[in-house]
Parts: sequence; structure tokens; C-alpha cells
Amino acid sequence: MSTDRSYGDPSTRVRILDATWQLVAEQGAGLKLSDVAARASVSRQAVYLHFGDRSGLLVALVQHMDDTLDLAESLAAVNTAPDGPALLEAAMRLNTEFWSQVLPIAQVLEAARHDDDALGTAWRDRMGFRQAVFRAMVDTLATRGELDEDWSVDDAAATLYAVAHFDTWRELRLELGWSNDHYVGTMTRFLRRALLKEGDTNR
Amino acid sequence: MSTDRSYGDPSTRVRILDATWQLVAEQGAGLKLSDVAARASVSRQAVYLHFGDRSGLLVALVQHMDDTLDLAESLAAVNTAPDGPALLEAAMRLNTEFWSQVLPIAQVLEAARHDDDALGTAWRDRMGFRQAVFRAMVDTLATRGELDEDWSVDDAAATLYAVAHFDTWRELRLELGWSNDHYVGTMTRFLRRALLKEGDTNR
DNA sequence: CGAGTGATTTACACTGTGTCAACTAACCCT
DNA sequence: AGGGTTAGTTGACACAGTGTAAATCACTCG
Repeated sequence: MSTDRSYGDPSTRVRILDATWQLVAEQGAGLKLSDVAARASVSRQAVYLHFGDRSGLLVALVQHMDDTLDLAESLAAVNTAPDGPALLEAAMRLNTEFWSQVLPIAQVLEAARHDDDALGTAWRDRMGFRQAVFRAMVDTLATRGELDEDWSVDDAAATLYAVAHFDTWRELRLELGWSNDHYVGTMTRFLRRALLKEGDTNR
Repeated sequence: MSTDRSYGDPSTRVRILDATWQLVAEQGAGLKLSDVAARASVSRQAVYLHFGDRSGLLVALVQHMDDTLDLAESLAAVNTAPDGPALLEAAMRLNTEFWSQVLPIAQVLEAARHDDDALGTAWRDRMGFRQAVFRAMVDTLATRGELDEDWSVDDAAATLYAVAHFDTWRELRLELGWSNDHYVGTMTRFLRRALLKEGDTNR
């Protein structure tokens, strides 16, 4: 592979990916490779040289996703949460942060993956990481004894992950126009009631 | 535009829509109009006569959706539910029923709508109906005094709707491999704890 | 210097969409 | 029965976007 950027310029590869990100955000899945090339000030063939084909470009975009995300603060808040309610709130704050940033490409790729195996694999890989994060949270709650006995860790983690997924966030936040705070507040209350022991219901 | 929604023989129209449904299920958004025509035993141009263009065909498919759904039983169960927990369970049963049937086109159209205004409007219209159904459920719960005072009817209805949306269902049911019963059982418990008053927590 | 390589330009084959015009087969009607 | 409308067919074509290929340029490094 060509892992070395030679010329003094910022790596062409990254320029192309940035251009792709922008155009996916602006035009959705209907982006043209010629537009990508133009936006990156590069020839259309350079795109093919770097990514092989359309699908390869989108896969690379998904893999490149994490590099452009800025979630350190929100993530730290989750890890330092003193109790269950605080942890859930931090998790929902992280969630809304995450989807806000990923929104442009999530809208497109979450669905394009059905027509493209490679893209599907790449996307699932990213989501697997997400799944693990929520799983870890529920583990924490369980070892602290804050998870209600009604719940197995597996079910609670899966449900939390699924409920925090893109559709739910998008419907509430974008379609119904909820603010970030309203999303975080309502979902936190929702999850706290559903998952935690009774003693924790005071806020 | 043209939108000759009543071009000719309704049976031809329906044959084309059925073929489209099948092909969307088989091939996703990448279906070719020539394949649709072939499947419907019709010339490619007939498709254009009836639906104007590709987008018109997909919009018609969404509008045609309700005609092919078979939800009478599940819907009746919701309307005759004696109490809150039963109502939520019936609702989740209806939900899994609904998404199972709509799955083939939901996967594709939920996302294609971003690139196609007309399709987006049609899809949103269908989902608005769904929203109303969940709203009615929460109204019922509220007037029966079973909705916890923590919740406004608006927030509860919106949250219920969003949590029952496609992504959540798909992640749990398809990606994580939950059975229908496990989905219904877990989600019902989840929602019961989150939305209903304490007295109802016995199952 | 020359070798290597990233990138450019130009050209072309292929596929799918959308449009158009001419033809056909049915049905309807006084 | 013949004339007009309706529904559909056939075949051709323009257009756009993807993907491939070959010749060439430009810059770097040994």
C-alpha cells in the first residue's frame, strides 16, 4: 500500500477523504467522483488510484471517521461518573455528541451498506465498537449493584445500545426538533427508570 | 410534474408495484427499471407511463405499502388491551409485526429519502401515521391514570415512537438475533418500567 | 544523471436513466 | 363496420456516471 505521503503537501489521500466527507454531507449518497476530485483539487483518476473504486472510497471514509471525531471530553465524563444516573446522563450526552458529528455520513452509509458488502462490514465494525462501549457501561452499573435485578447484563447492554442508536436519536433530535438538552434529559430519565434500582430514582 | 397517477389499467400498475416490491427486497436500492418491467411482464416504457420516473415509482411503492400490510389482528389486540402492561406488550407485538413486513423496503427507502425529496415526503407521511398510533396509545394510558407523573404525554409518546423505530428493532432483532418473543418481552418490560406507575410493575 | 512514482490528461467501453416517435391492439360509440 | 381514444409495445437515441487504459508530466532521491 502507499502509506507514505511523499510530496510536501498534505496527503492527497486525506484531502480526498475530506472532500468526500463534505460532499456526502451536502449531496448524500449521490455524490459523483468527479465532484470529489474537483473538491479535492485532484484529477478523477487520482481518486481511483487511491481507493480503487467508489465502494473503496466510502469504506475508507468510514474507517477515517474516528480520526475526525472529537469526543474526548464526553468520553471522559462517562468514565468519571460517580453513580448510575450520572453515568447514564454522560452516556446520553456522549451519544448526542457522537451522532451529531457522524450524522452526515451515518444517514447515507447506514443504508448504502445494504448494497455493498465491503461497506457493510466496515460500518458494522465501527458499530461493534459502539456496542462494546455500552456493554462496558452496563458492566460498571452491574458491578456497582445499580442495575436492577430484572435485567441480565446482556439484555440491558443490548437494549441500551439499540435505544441509543441512530434512528431514535434522529427522530427525536431532528424530526421532532428536540434540543440536545431535552434529548439528554428525557432519555436519561427514561433509561434510569427502566434500568436502575428504585433507590436511585431521585435526581 | 406529470404524475399521471391514474394512467391506465390499475392491474398493470399493481403488477409493476408488486414486481418493484420484490426487487427492492432482493436487490435493494440498486434495482433497475428494466428488471422491474421484466418481472412485471411489461415493457420498460410502461413503467415510465405509469410512474413518470424512478422516484415516482418508489413514492408509489411507499404509498402502496399499507395495502399489502396485514396487521388487523395485532392492531385489534392493542385496542382491546385491558391494562397498561398488556397494552405495551400488544404494541410491541404490533411493532415487530409491522417492521417484519415492511423490512424489505424500509431498509432501502428510509435512507434513499435523503436523496429524493418526493420520496422523503411520502415516507414521512407514512411515519406520521405511525406516530399518531403511538400517541393514541399514550393518551389511553394517561386517561386511565397509568402513565407515571414524571412523563408529559408529548414526551412519552415521542420517546415510545422513537424507541420503537426501525433501527432499534433491526439491531435487536436482526443484528443481535433476538427472537420475536424476546424482543417483545424485553421491550415491554423496558417500557413498562420506564413509563408506567409503580403499582403496575407486577407482571 | 536516471530510476521510480504520484498524479495528470485524454480517450473509450459500459450501464442505467429518461425521452421520443411510430406502430399495434383493444375497446367504445352513435 | 369505421374512426377515435386508450394502453401498451418496439426501437432508437441522448446523457450521465463508473471504471479502465495508455501516454505523459513532475518531482524526489540514490
